[in-house]
Amino acid sequence: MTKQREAILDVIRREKRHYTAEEIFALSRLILPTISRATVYNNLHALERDGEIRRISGEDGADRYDSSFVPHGHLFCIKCRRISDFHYPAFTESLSDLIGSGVESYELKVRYICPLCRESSE
Amino acid sequence: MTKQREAILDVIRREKRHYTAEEIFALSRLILPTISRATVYNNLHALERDGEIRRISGEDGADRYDSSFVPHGHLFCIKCRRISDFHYPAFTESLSDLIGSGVESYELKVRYICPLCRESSE
DNA sequence: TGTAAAATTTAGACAAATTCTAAATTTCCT
DNA sequence: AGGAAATTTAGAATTTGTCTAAATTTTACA
Repeated sequence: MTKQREAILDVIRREKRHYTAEEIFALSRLILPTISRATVYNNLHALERDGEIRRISGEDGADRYDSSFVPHGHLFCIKCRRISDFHYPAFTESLSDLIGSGVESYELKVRYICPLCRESSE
Repeated sequence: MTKQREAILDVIRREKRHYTAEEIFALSRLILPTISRATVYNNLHALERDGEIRRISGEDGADRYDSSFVPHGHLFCIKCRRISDFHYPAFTESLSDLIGSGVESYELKVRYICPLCRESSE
C-alpha cells in the first residue's frame, strides 16, 4: 500500500459525496502535491478491481466513485442531477438466484425526479 | 421526425447488438452519407429523453444504446467483455414500491463471468 | 541489512468520446 | 408561399481517460 493509494482511498472514504476522478485528483494533491493524474486513475482501477471502491458510471460525463461496503443502488435526479444512495436489502441475493454463480458486482442506477424537485415544480 | 432521426432509430432497432455512438454514426452514414456526428449525438440524446431508446453507460469507454421496450438489465462478462440482456420481471414493480413515484427509468448492470468463460477457464 | 527484481509513480503526450459553434438547410405553421 | 423555429452540418474544442518511458519506491530474500 503506497502513500498515494492511501491518500486516494482517504479522499474517497472521508466524504459522503461521490467524486469524479478529476475531483479525487485535485483533493489528493492537497495531501500529496506531486501525485499525478495517471496514479489516480491507476489506483482507482486497482481499488475497483480489489473491491475497495465502486465505480458509478456516467450520468454526467465522468465516472464517480463510492467507497461504501454495503451494497446499494444510486438515485439520479434528472432535474437537479443530484445523486443519492438507496438501499435494497434482499437484492443481491435474488440477483444471484436469478443469474447463478459468477456474479462479481452490480450497479443499479435509477433515474427519477427527487422529492424536492417534484415539490418545487407543483 | 427528420430522416436523420429515422435512420438512427432504424439502425438501433434493426440489430440485437448494443452499438456505440460511433458505430451508429458509421451505420447511419450507409443510409445517409452526409449525416454528421453531432446529429447522431443530438438524436441519441433526444431519443433517450423521449424514452425511445436506453443508454447503457460505459463498461468500456463509450456508451451503448438499446431500443428494447421491455425493461431489462445487462450482463457484462468481465473476461470476454460481451454484453447480454437479462430479464427480471418483478423488478420494476418492486423498485417503485421501494422508491415511490417519480421513477423514470433504471439501469441495472451486472458484472460477472459468463458461462462460456467459466467453462474455458476450468 | 544490501541488493536486485518487481511494482508503482511521474509528467506529459496521446487518444477517444463527446460537446460546442455558427452558418446553412429543412421543417413547421398559418 | 413566407417567416420563425428547429435541425443539420463540418469541424474545432473540450473533457475524460490511457499510454509511455524514465525515475523512484517497495518487496523479497540472501
